[in-house]
Amino acid sequence: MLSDDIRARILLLYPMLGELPTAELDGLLKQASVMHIPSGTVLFDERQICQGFPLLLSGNLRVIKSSSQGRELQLYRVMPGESCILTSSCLLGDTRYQARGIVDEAVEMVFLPASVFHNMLAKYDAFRHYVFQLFTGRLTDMMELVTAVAFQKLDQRLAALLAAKTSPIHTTHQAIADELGSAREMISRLLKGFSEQGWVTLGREQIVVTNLAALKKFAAL
Amino acid sequence: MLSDDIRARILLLYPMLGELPTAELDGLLKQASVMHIPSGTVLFDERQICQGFPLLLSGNLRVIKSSSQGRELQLYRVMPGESCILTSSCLLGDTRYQARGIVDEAVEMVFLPASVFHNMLAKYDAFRHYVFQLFTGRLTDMMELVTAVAFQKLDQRLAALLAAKTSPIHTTHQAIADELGSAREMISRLLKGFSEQGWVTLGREQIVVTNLAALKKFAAL
DNA sequence: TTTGCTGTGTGATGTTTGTCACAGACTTCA
DNA sequence: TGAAGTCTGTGACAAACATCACACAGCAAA
Repeated sequence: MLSDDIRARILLLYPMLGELPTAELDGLLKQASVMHIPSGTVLFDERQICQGFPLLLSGNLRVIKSSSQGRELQLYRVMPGESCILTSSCLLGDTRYQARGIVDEAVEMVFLPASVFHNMLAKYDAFRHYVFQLFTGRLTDMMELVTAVAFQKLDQRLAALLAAKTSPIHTTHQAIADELGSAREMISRLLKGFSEQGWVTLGREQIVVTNLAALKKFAAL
Repeated sequence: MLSDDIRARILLLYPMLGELPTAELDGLLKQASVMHIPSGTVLFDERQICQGFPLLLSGNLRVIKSSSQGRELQLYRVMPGESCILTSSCLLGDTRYQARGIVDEAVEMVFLPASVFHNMLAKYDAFRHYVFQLFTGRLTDMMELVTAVAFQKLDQRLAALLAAKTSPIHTTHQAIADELGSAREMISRLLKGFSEQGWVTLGREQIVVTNLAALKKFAAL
């Protein structure tokens, strides 16, 4: 059973659940429990079978593909209020995961069992709409990612990544390389170039964007 | 109004429509009309607004992204019995197209207006299920495409492409390059290599696969 | 047959990216 | 303070791919 506090937070992040009849929502939340998952945990992996539908309350997770040579590429990131579309995909298509989900910042989440998920999908327009929105959003993301990987140079992609994050970025060059599917040395070199242009200031595990406009302009070339 | 012949073909390709009440299906098909679209037509383009939901009866179309430098990359291909998921995405998310759809082999299709699409989605499990299946399938495709572009070498991707098509492949090197997001010369060179390995025999606008197993093995490395 | 178009073969060259090797800087913890 | 671990900088080199330039072959229309 979930506390009223948790219930309120769920409704805040997932407003479409508020459109369910109260009794239904109560029943639903009765079956669920909040899970706390530490950073670094592998939530799911390729070829695994999917168990249920997660509602993320805090933290976030990275969904990645990794190559046989040990490199990796981030497909997308799941934030609170979102849900892992890959999970929906597995549940709906009754297939297995095709990627790996790793907890980045420690996660609090509620897990809806697959049966509940299917039931809600059939019964509630609001929930169905939410899931469709998730799908369309991710599909768009993936299409942009494909074109970025296929057509853009690494420096542009890096600039776009830096421009998208909030400015004092605390991360390592290796983490950025993993996000972009590249190698650490490349990121170091390119960042040095950016800092020589005066676009960023570099420190250990820190990148301060000093010319956001220039970065964006460069990324959009 | 559609002929009985067309009606039969629609039901054959889209069996989930058979689960609608007959009256409903009649009403639906009354509003629709078969369109014939010649090869090469741009069915939709980036930033365009989406009008309705296509049911493909014959032919096929390529959905592509093109780069500012004039190169292009095929995201996926829509075959009869399928529908353009991008269209669904636009309809559901009320967004615009993010890619270009070009008729490859001349297309016969029936177009469901957006209102009908939404209505059916809310009312019929079978239709909803169909659309979800489309989404999950495409999402999987896109994820595979991303990883292929990011991690696989061009020769492997080419081998996979050749292995996936039925053997006397009638196409130009340029068309293959466009499908893989590469340059014509690269394809010519790699194909020459394959032919020296005895995996294919080359002719003008023709590639005959002579060692499918070897191609597949190479693609899976 | 000639002309022209399209498709293909091929070398030379440059850019981009990845890989390897190693040095130095900073942090943490004993 | 020292030692170990992590993060970053950097040069040298190789691989993959794109681009340019041009030759030539096959096909079709005039």
